[in-house]
Amino acid sequence: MLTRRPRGTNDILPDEAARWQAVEEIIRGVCRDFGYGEIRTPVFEHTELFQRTAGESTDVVRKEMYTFQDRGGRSVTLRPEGTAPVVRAYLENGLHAGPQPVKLYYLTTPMFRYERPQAGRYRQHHQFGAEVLGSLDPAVDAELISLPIELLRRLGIEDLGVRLNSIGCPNCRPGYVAALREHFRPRLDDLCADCRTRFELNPLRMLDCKNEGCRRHKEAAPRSVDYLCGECADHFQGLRTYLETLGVRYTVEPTLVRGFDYYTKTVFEVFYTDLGAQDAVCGGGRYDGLVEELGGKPTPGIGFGLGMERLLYVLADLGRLPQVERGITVFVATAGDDVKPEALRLVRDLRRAGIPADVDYGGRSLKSQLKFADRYPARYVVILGSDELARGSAPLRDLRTAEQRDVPLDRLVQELAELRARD
RNA sequence: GUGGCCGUAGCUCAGGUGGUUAGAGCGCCAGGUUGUGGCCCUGGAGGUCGGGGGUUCGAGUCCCCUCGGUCACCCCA
Repeated sequence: MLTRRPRGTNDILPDEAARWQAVEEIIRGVCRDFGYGEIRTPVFEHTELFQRTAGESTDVVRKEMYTFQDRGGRSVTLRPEGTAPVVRAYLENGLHAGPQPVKLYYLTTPMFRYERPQAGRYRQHHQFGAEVLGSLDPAVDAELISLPIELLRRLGIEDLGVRLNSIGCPNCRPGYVAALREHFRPRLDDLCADCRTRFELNPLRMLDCKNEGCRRHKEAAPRSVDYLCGECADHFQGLRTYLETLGVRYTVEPTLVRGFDYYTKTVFEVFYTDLGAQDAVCGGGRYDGLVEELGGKPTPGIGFGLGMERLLYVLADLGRLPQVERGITVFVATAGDDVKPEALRLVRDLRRAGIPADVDYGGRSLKSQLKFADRYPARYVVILGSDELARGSAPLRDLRTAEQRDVPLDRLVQELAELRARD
């Protein structure tokens, strides 16, 4: 137990962390090019924030939140999603008073959901997300959807699918929900127990039931896009036109509904079939009522979350993991303890010059040190012994070519800097 | 929260019908002449057989519980 990490969590070891960093750098580059600024919000928030925004009836709020009392008796919750905290910060910090729209992204803070782990699902996971607040322009929707597409393109992936739907707004959704109920009411006896519950609580959910018996009945079910009000229909049409303008390929998926109650109009997913049951790499949508729900002026918004673990999985599956070099450039091997001070100073000087360098700390034989340097892997080895100190020069060995020559001690740093620049 | 499969060294795995000191490969450490890696050879370290209980003269092997991994459902990144 002492040496076991909590269920659904992961250790990211150096080799893998390097790949994360490489992907994160590409993400930051895309965000910069799209004009999104980074925002970092707390790992935990007041519990009410998530209860109010995600919706009391959602699974996330009902059974998946890491909620606890702090020592002051307040109920706080480890963030299960990224949108609500960003909207909270937008209001709390007066970003609504500046130029609109405000374009933000987040990357570092993990998310927490108490669920049974499975492929691509963890209790602590990481999301890259972006949000745009303050514009209802469907071109914003198109830009936001094209952002992860551009990211994937830069990562060397062109062919992930995009599912798109519009689930309407408070004006038109009630009519659609009524139509759904009308459609399913006569068939209730045929449906699974879950769907009978959904019928009461949230009929939209009945659409993505995977139960074979229920699937039959949703074929003929009414589609939300056929019940949109004028504003929503125009918005959806505008979005589709802009997506085509930007060359984003997508399919309209009438059964696509998302898990948070705050979504309005646009919902979308970027998916990768080989991921298994959780095939959504990225999911998001518009939330035009959320800011008002938190006490702000009516302000439209849209955003997405992209699962980092899932993205890394896709990259690995496609053989597109970024190549990262690990290891030092120079290893200083020592023959005898009396040269250790000089070795330490040499390593210090190399590091100061920006040349990754290391030295033996195990008191090992020269042979072992060479072997160690080889595995590290180091490109060059400098061999220091009392002879070398006496004559003022030392062998510099290229482990790749096995070439070795003597270099004056006071020229080593410069020599290695030049070799490195040449690589 | 529900269900299927799984749980032996750091890693990948062997260990018929329960029976002496639990094995292999890889990895790790060391040695193979005097100060030189990658190949090869030799040796060494390393295992509460996930944990607990039970059956038995005796369990890694059988039974129960539990924890964990994995996949699926619910839902989601």
